[in-house]
Amino acid sequence: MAKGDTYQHIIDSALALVAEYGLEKASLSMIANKAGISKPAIYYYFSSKEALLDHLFHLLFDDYQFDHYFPLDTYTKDNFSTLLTDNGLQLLQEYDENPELLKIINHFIVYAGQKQSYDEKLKQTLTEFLDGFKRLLIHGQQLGVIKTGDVTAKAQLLGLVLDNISSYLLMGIKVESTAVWTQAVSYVMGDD
Amino acid sequence: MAKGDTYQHIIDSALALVAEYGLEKASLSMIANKAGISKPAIYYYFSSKEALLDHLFHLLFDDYQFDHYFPLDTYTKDNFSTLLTDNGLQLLQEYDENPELLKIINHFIVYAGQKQSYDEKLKQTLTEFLDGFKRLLIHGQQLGVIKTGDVTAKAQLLGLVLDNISSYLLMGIKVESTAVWTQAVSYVMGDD
Amino acid sequence: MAKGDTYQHIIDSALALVAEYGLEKASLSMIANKAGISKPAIYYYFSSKEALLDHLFHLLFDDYQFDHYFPLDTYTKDNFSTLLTDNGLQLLQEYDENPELLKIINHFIVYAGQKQSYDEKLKQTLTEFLDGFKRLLIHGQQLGVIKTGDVTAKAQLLGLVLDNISSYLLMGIKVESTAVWTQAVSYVMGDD
Amino acid sequence: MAKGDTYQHIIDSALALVAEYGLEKASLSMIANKAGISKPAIYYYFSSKEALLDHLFHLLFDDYQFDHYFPLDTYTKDNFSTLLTDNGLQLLQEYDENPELLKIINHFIVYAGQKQSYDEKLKQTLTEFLDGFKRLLIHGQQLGVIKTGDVTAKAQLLGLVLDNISSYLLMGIKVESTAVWTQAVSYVMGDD
DNA sequence: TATGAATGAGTGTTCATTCAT
DNA sequence: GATGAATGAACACTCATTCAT
Repeated sequence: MAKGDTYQHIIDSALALVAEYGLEKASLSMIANKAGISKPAIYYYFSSKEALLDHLFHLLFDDYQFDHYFPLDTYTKDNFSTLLTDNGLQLLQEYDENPELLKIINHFIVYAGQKQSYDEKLKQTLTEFLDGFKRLLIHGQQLGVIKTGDVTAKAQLLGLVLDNISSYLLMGIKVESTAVWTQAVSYVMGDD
Repeated sequence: MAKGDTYQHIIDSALALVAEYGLEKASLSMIANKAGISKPAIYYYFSSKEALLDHLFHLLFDDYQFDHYFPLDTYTKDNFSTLLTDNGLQLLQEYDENPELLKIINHFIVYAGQKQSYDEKLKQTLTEFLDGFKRLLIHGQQLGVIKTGDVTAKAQLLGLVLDNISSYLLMGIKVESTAVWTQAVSYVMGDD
Repeated sequence: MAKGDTYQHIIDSALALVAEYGLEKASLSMIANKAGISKPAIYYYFSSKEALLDHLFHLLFDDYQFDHYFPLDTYTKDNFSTLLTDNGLQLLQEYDENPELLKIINHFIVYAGQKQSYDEKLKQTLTEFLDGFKRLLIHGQQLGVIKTGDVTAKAQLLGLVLDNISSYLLMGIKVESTAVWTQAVSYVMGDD
Repeated sequence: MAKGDTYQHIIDSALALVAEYGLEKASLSMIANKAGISKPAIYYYFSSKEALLDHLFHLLFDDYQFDHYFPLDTYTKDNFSTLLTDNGLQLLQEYDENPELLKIINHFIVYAGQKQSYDEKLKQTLTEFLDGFKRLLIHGQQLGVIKTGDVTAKAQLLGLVLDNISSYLLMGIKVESTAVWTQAVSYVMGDD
């Protein structure tokens, strides 16, 4: 085992165990065990369990940005509809291929109800996603590819649908994700 | 404190604490404390903590039925659109007025990942909601008030949007719930 | 259920549960449950759990007397050997047919190590059994059917063997009880 | 307190307390207290109370073997009778000097009624003792020092007597152990 | 006679954390 | 860098016992 690997081992083990058991039930003993180290060793890298969880939290949420999935500058008059559909489907597929991630995020979302700093970051993240869709739709309007109408509501509808499709998939509830998302997109592209 | 109230006190305290701390962190000590009784007294009414949680679970989920919120037999050709909109808004308002409920439900949803019986009931409940919307839309088609199109996808879109609006409201994320839901309804009423 | 039955129900249930679970693990809840009554009802008949156990103890040990199994006055010159053998075998058979009894007695024997009053009574009971055999053998000597020798040792050998045969049978250890007892008897009848 | 002693302290304390209070009443709190450590410290060495008791069980029963007390290969034609007598008396003396041991064993015997693995080991141990005596007597027959007769019954008589002498001594019942054992030996050496 | 309701004390067990090494 | 050893606090749970009714 090369030097510095321990740190990554801890994080990997923690992620896996949090996904399976949740934030509180994933104990330091289990994490240390899975990482192949002793319990106090964790304290060398993280000052407390909370610090470790905080690290995981930022690991997951700092990267979760709208522009990463829907890069506004690639949208043109011609590809707008297709790109919006494809980007959304790709995001869904990403989660589909990595269900652990979604589980962990879900655990943090619930835990956010008890920890303000998580709550703020989470709200900010989700809000930015809704805002992202709004920016995108306004861009569409400027491109003349989206009719007038309540852009805010449309953007929120997109965000809410996309977000909840993954939740339902995570829970194992059969949802025709492609069809639903396609329809949602075709709706916001049309007029009302 | 009048006799016979203890049982209800336990349930009320449990609900409040589960909402605040989650299923596992809400300890029997806390519940007993809040109920103003001793810990073993809980065991007089519930054989275990799990039994108590089970009771809460059924208390919340047995009543959560589509027909309660969207009574299909009241929908006519003339009121369809308005009723669908109103019923949805009323459901949202109900949760808005009782945010604790939603928090608890969320905790159960997360816990469902670790307890199969919850998972099944939960999936069943949510699935029935999606199916309910589908039945409603088919009814609308028969009334001639809804154009042809992918009814399943439309129904799921409705379900996903409505469900996630409440989640976002719960988290304190500003969502124009009325506008979004109204648009979603107007969409499924139109053609594609 | 006729009046006064409750008392007997308690005792019967207690005996059965003590046999199965031991003195301490047989809880008042279990006993009340098995007896079909409420827990506090037991307190109407017995002032405490200890009082109930005391009652059981005396129920079992007050009756356990040597003369009951080996009635000295029935022993004659002619039947001495046969009677001694038969009486012993009958005692063994009695326990064989009622293994619960032996289990309970065993539990009390162990518990006696912690409760002096049991200890004394127990020692007295077992000692009396040994003394009984001694009296019997002296009687045999007077009848001229037993040769001289260390009567005390012979009597104790009889007592120890008979007692331990039942213990081994209780534990489920295969012992040729009839053969062993017969030999022990034939031994004490002979000379050394 | 020197390092590494804790483990032994736990075992010693556990043995002492089990001897005095029995397996179930000897609580981890008591044991920890007596050992001068905290309760969770026990869990560092034993995964559960049951694991600790299992350890004690094997500590006591794995060493209790017939050959240890009656080494068959040392028995010759000339010393047979004396050796058999002496070995038995030595075993008795060992227990006499260490009455705690016998108490603990007794507690395990009772507990065996509720734990199969103990029951099996216990039956096996006691059976092997009876078998040991049988092997020894057959050896005696081959040496020509023991007359014909029911060897099995004689062996069992020896085992039962020896075993029960210690029990009675443990209970504090006066038994002429030397005389009884000597007679038992002289009996099996003779013919019937 | 008997019970529903409740409790204090205690059980085995787990956890995050500490500290000397 | 990392660990063996240990702990205080908490947890779910059980028990004998009490008391008003």
